[in-house]
Amino acid sequence: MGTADIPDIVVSRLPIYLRALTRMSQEGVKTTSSHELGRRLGISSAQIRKDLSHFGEFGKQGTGYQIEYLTGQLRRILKVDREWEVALVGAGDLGRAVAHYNGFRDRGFRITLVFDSNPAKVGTKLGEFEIYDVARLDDLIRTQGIAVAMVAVPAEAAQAVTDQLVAAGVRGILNYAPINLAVPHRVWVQHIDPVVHLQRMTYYL
Amino acid sequence: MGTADIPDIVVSRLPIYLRALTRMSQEGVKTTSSHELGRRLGISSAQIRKDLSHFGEFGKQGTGYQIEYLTGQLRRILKVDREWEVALVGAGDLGRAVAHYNGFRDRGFRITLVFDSNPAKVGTKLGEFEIYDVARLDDLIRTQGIAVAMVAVPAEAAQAVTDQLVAAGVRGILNYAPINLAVPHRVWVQHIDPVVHLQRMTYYL
DNA sequence: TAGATTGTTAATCGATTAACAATC
DNA sequence: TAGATTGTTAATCGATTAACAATC
Repeated sequence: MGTADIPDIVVSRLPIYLRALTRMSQEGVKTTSSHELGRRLGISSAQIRKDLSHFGEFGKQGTGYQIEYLTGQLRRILKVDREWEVALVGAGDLGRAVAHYNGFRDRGFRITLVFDSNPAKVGTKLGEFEIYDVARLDDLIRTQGIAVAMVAVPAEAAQAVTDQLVAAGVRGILNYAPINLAVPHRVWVQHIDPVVHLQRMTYYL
Repeated sequence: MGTADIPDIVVSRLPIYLRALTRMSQEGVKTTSSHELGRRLGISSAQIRKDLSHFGEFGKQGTGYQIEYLTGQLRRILKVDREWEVALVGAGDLGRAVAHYNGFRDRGFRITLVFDSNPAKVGTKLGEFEIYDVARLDDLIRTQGIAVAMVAVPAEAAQAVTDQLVAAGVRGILNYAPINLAVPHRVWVQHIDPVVHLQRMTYYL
């Protein structure tokens, strides 16, 4: 029980559990156990039970977990039982791919604003989205009360964009630029850098 | 000292160090210390020194680390002091963005093969790359001795593609599909799933 | 009922940090 | 030299795992 003081490493595993459970649900499975889930994920069953126990009791002895119920609880805990509006800064190749990706919507996130600094792109459409000038970033994000943003600009521009986002009130930033962003304590940053993952693998090859 | 038995969590931080040091080098800085690097990364200086000490002695008391020397050593340790040829499976929006991304080349990776299953795409060009039919995956990857691949296909196809890659001898897979891949022990998989990172942030918002 | 599986406790294991002698 | 910083040891801290009573 309790919502405060949960180790971040526990929180970081919940979306993985949610993803696997959603998949199992799509496969038509109704019930699972910590053993089965652990086997799928390469995680011990004890760890899964321990992680979940921080938030409540979601299973039944003898039978395990109702997948639909558990996914509902995980969505609530992770606050993705609602839809978060997300701003995307950068409409280059990567920004385009991100904007076209359908996988955000059904997992709690919807892109509602796209920005770019290139005057040739401003005013054009990126799929269903109009591309706005970054000069309007503060105004639009503030007005629409957007809390989450994705940064898909070149490394050189990433820190400046981040500063603008933070000033506009954004509290969570997903950064695709290969650079460590400096942000105030109240803001959360997560990095997506495929090369970091590749380099981590080549060490073992 | 020693190359075996290094905790994976230590290995996973080396690419982060390398990225930060490369950045500092670009900024014209020649020398740094565990304190300065730690401040940039939000990591304690003790941890950086401890991590590096698994692999050797790279600094000097009183003055710290020569950035050029340390980056060279990290590249060697991570085996990115060479260029790895990488196969890309999936030439959709995401695959296109990945193929166009310039950030792989100077960090140790070069895409040399692109595959797709869509007959309308096979034979066309994706930037400088010809798109091959996945039916030729085994032959081409085996012939060219490629060890690393990126999977950028829909979730439904990801496991089948992975099985083919593994059969063809690939030993490291960077997976962009939102699904947990099953692979033999000798194969390394890393996941890129932006939604997992977003969900990890919304927990705190 | 018998078998299975949970949630939780205590033990183990491993990672991080503080401190400092060595030394540039 | 005096100040700074390393590499390393020992202490602390935290995470994982094994085990089991409870119970479906």
